[in-house]
Amino acid sequence: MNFSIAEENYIKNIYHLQQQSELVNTNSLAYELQTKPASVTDMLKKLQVKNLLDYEKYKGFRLSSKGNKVAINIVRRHRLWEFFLVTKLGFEWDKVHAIAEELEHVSNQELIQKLDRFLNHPQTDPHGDPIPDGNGKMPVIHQLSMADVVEKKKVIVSSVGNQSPAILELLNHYHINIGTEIKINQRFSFDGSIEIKVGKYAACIISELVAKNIFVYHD
Amino acid sequence: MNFSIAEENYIKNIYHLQQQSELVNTNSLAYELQTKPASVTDMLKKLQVKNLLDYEKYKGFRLSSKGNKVAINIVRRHRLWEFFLVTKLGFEWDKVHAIAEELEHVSNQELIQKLDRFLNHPQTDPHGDPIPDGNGKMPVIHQLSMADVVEKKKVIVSSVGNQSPAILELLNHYHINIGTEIKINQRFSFDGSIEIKVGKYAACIISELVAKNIFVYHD
DNA sequence: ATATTTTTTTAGATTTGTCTAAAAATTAAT
DNA sequence: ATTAATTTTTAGACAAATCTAAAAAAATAT
Repeated sequence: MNFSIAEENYIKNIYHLQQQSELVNTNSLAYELQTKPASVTDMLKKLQVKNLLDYEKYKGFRLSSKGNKVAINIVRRHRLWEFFLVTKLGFEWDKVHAIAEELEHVSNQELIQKLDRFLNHPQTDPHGDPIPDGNGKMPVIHQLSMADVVEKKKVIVSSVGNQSPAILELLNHYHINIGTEIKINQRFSFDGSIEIKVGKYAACIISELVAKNIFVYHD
Repeated sequence: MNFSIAEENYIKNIYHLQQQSELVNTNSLAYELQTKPASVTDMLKKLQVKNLLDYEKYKGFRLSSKGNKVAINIVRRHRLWEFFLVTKLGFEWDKVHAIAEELEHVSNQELIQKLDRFLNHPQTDPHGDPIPDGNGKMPVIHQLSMADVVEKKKVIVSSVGNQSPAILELLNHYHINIGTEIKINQRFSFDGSIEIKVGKYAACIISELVAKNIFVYHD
């Protein structure tokens, strides 16, 4: 079955909101889609008719299992394109989202299957998020962004989400490389910056932007 | 300036029809777009307001110079994606049109510029059609499909638009390779088949589909 | 040159996705 | 437990792109 771009955007955003809370409400979806609550209600009714949504008036809503499958497929396309844009076309990590947002709506099965093969079945997109496989199965990713690591954890750097000379210069300065062990001391909520300890060097602070670009493993 | 998918499809198809005749008429565009003449008239008015079209009621229409630039950009995107689909993703020559038709509407300048670089600035798409560069300049292509060669011409095979084992088997059978000289004897309009003479071998007939897949140079 | 046919355009309706303003239901507050 | 505030939905309108049916213009044929 085929869905309009508008429908796909609703489905995808409901999916993402569900990662944070079981039930989704009209206002937050409207905010996410940069539209008005009334428009959301209209679309919810259409999605419900197509059996993509479990929805009761005034009670909130969630994707049906069919809706979930559709959503995961969209997420798959989005993340594969992001991976392509960064690794093949040389885009910066942080510039690919908007473009992938358009490419994801080209919904030819064979295209995505062949793209996946061409990219060697990547497990995560350039932001470290897992890419579901053709059956909708999410790979279990041990890698996560340093911005998401809890305090006091020791981690090992696995990859960097941005290949720009600017960030590599910075990482050199901090003595951070692939394989480097880092301890997360403390996170400052004001600006999301983090105090870390790299090997034997004195503790130092990295900005949230840097933290987001460093991917790490931990046990 | 940005255009809707519908607008882009109209512009592109007007462009293609103009390659055959200076002025385009409502019915043929409607046929091309698989829509109704009344819908075409409606859209023509909109395109005229946006200065994309020279249009006089009942007199036919053509793209303005602005419209032409937009069209060439769409053609560029379409052909670059076709090239990508065949050479990188391994699609068959004849399966890529529909997919490129969708991808062409993702109109991010940087995306197309980087895709072009990634593909090494190809001069022609998998059908042998020239790919305009970033400034809208069409490369002069001496290569053309054998289906388009006039009768009695001698040509030299330059490439094959389809890498499938099936066509390669056929070409072997006909003793056709890259560099082979072929004389086009006669074209049969009933089915588009062509009688050709390959080197010293007896004249034989190839189907239109095969002819379309053989690209040749001639003086 | 007039009638016939074909092509093109207008008029008015429809579908999709959106909006504003107002009503209804739910939640929070006193 | 009412009242107040918030959230959600309805009602009605609008823009884009399409359609059908009918009118208008142009091309063709006698």
